Amino acid sequence: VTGAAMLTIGQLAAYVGVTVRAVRHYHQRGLLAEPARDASGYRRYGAQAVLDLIRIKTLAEAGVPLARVEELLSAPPEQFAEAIAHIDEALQEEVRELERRRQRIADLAGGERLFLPPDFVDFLDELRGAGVRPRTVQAEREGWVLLLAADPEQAHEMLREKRASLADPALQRLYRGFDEAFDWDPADPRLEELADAMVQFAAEQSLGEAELSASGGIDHPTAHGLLSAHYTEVSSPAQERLSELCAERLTRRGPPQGGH
Amino acid sequence: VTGAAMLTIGQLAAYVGVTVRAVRHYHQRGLLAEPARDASGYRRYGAQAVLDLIRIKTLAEAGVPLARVEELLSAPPEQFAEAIAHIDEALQEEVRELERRRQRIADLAGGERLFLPPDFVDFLDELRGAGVRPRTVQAEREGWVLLLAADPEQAHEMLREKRASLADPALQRLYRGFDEAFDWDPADPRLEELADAMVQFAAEQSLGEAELSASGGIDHPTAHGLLSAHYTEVSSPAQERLSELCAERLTRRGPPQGGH
DNA sequence: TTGCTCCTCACGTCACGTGAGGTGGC
DNA sequence: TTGCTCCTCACGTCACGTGAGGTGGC
Repeated sequence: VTGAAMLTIGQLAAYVGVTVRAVRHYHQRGLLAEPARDASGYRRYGAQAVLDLIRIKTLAEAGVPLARVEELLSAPPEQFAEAIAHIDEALQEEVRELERRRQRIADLAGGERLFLPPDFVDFLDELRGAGVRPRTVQAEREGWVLLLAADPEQAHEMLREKRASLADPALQRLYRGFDEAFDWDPADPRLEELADAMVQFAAEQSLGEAELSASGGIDHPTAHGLLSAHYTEVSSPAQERLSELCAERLTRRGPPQGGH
Repeated sequence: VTGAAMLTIGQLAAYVGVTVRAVRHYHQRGLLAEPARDASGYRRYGAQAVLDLIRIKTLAEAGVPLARVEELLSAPPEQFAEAIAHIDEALQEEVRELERRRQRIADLAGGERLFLPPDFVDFLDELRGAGVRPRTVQAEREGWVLLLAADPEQAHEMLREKRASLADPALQRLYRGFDEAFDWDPADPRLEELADAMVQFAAEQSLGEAELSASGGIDHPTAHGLLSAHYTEVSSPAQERLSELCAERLTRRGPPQGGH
């Protein structure tokens, strides 16, 4: 209670580790009692203010809104303890959320800057390993990102199927063919051969038009449309022509047989 | 590029997992390109918008300010990767900080609602074990909180010394005496005996007045003043009187001898 | 006397949230 | 026709940050 024991607002703030403005803010909000003033009109604080401010700071830093801090300061010990338990749960969840975000931004940096779970990355690596060039792998990657955003579960299921199919060298050849077609002239006769091979492969696998196209087999209509639009955007004229040729053959052959 | 493939702002937002308002905000900030409008003036989005928005959302959720997100979106891959590394470090530090805060709010809930490291809690438990009542233990606890706020290192050092001294049954008796004196009359003759015992103990330990008082041996002048003020506030009239009696005896005996 | 702290308004910040008032789509 | 989404302002929110203009302490 002696003068020497009384802190100015700056000393109090430094002592506890908050800003002077924050202390004034807590006064304004009614969180911290306004102390007595000295002859100069300066606020002078005692030990209790230090203890009170530590409580406020600790709760506020834990992410508790000041309105809630105010309630808690005058809450009975039982409710206080219960609230602390909830706050701790929220902090734990926040830690888990931060770890998830770390994973996502790491994925952003890796490769083509789009996030994908490990098994999707494996599939893209396998495509690359099969001789498909980066541009086409990138188009595939973005396609999977779209699918994942639309329907994560279905995307995972489709990925499993596609990875299994890719073990077939025939599909690897088709992927390479599509990749190489990027640079061809739309009138290149090899497009006809490639279209034949693709339609035949689809028939062997009992796939319809939808399954053959880049966005094949997707239930989610929005994702289907977006995928088509995306592939149309990134395709070359020859690849566009290839899609037309496939569509022609499938139409001539009649609608898909439906068999799974 | 077909109409079916074009998302409205609500579909886009739901697809990626942000609010409609957030998307509009990103347009306003220039982070996300304004798409073409349909006949009704509605924004219509394609696949690229989905990919762009995912990037923005991922960075923003990682705590990157939108101004920085804007820079990063057009940064070369090298700088982008470097920035990602920094962002990840920040996220890691945030996780560590959250764990520290969890510890602090847990301390808030435990016991008398003031945070203390484990060894301080042990000391208070020892006091309690020596027969000191909760009110006095609470005063001690708050004293240590003040010391920790002022000078954590010195507080730890002083704690080690005090814990060692407390092994002496004589000091335990003095603590109990101080505790019991709370309820006495300021004129109670036992106060004289207690003061004698305290001064004698101090002499045996070669302690001066400062060391004998509640805030003994503190280099930090602010902490010293605050501690004195705090103990004065929580002391009873009899305990106040006890302090006076000790001070008298020490003055009569002359200033402290200085011996460590 | 200089530099630092204190005082009280009061507007600024950041990333949106939230109506206000109106129109188009199914 | 009803309910839902879309549109554009434009003010509100949260916890302070940041001057603006002035005075006291060392």
